[in-house]
Amino acid sequence: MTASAHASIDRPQRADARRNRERVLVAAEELFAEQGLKVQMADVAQRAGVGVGTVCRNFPTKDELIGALLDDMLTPLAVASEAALADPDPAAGLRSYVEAMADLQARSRGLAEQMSAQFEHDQLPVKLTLRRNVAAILRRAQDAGAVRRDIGPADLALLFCGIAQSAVLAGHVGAVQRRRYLTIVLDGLRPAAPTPLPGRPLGWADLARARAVTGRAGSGSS
Amino acid sequence: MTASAHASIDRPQRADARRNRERVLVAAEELFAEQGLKVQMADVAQRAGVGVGTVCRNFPTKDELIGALLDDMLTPLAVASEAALADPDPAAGLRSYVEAMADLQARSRGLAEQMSAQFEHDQLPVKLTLRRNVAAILRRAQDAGAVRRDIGPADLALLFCGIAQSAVLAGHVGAVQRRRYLTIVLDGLRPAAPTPLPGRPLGWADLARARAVTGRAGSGSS
DNA sequence: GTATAAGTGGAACCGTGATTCCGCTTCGGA
DNA sequence: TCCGAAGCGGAATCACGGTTCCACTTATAC
Repeated sequence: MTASAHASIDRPQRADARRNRERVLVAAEELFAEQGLKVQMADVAQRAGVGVGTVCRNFPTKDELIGALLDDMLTPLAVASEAALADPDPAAGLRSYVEAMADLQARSRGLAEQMSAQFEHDQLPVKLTLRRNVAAILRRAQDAGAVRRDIGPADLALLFCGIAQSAVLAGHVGAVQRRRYLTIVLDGLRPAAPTPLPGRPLGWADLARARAVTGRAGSGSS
Repeated sequence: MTASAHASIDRPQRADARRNRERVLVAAEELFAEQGLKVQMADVAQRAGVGVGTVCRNFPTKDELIGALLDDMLTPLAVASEAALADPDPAAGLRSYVEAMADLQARSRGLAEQMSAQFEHDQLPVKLTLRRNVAAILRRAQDAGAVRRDIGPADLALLFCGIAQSAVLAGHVGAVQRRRYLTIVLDGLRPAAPTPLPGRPLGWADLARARAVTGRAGSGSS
């Protein structure tokens, strides 16, 4: 999806090359799922049965490789978000989206880590779609009175990042814990909540601004 | 607490050396607070006005340096936890502890990052104290009917790690966001909550076991 | 079957940052 | 005041991973 996938159009890429690229992606996705963001280019190459050179030719940068994986893995989530949006019951829609996300993360440690760090591959088209859909899902749930009003889409995202992190830390039992914590947070988001929130609802723009000030912090990656 | 603090007893450490050690600690604490875990040994040395050698002689490893800082910074939190435990109102005690933690994190980016990654300096005595006290604070709140029963102390810890991570990601506005999310989660923890939680309450032992299986994941550090 | 350009493997290279080492400086006791 | 040991600075070293390069192999067009 990173554009290079269709290089075949201008330069009819050799058949074996295409096969190798595919192998690399598969290997990377597996390793990424089982070992997380820390996989090394060399490991990917080995698992794919090719040389490092081949990996790097296809994905000149580890970051690009991860971007490609991400794009692949998030596509089903985007689909789930459309479905959630179409759900006649807004509250159920929200819940179903959130659960789809949790399941996806449970299936790949790398994805969970990446989502707990968020914002690294911010420009990916899938992410834009997701952002837009999540905002709509949230607004709909709020209009239906299922979610407190003083919450913005970026709040939701940050909370989910937090949960992802919790689950990663839980290691082994991450999958169950993720669901536990998701439930707790969703409960805390109901409009019946007793305590008014400090601060204001956080939108994407606010978040972008806030992060621009601070010199990126957080988590690993380059 | 890394033992070297009292080296003076067996080897009456020279006065200037003691002074330097102190300077290093101060410099490190400042940088750590403003820039987070990523500070470099060389920067610490520079800010302290000493050579890298001096830093490394006192703290043979970056990890040890961080451990020492952590120990320093968590001590007030341990005090707060005692106070919380002594609060006649268990619910207020819980809330006050949690707020003390949030304030501390707000004051130091490094501390927040470290607490969002948790479990790296698990053997520090302060941490043991904290763990014990938090468990007691939680139990007391549960007995008073202020917190749902299907929550264990490790659940609480993981949730707080998650919130710490969210706040770190929020950069600039982290401090407010932390309080927002803390409120949401605490709301979600009230016993009135509508949804039963999947899984079981997580105790420290469970968590330790779960993490032992997985080959440590997560976040930066060596 | 051959020529040739595309593709390959993996050793060498590079940047980053922690840690070590050692010749020189300074403290502090006599 | 002087001496030896403690401490110092900071250049050199090391470890680790990503990225580059190039002599060699192989698919494909003719």
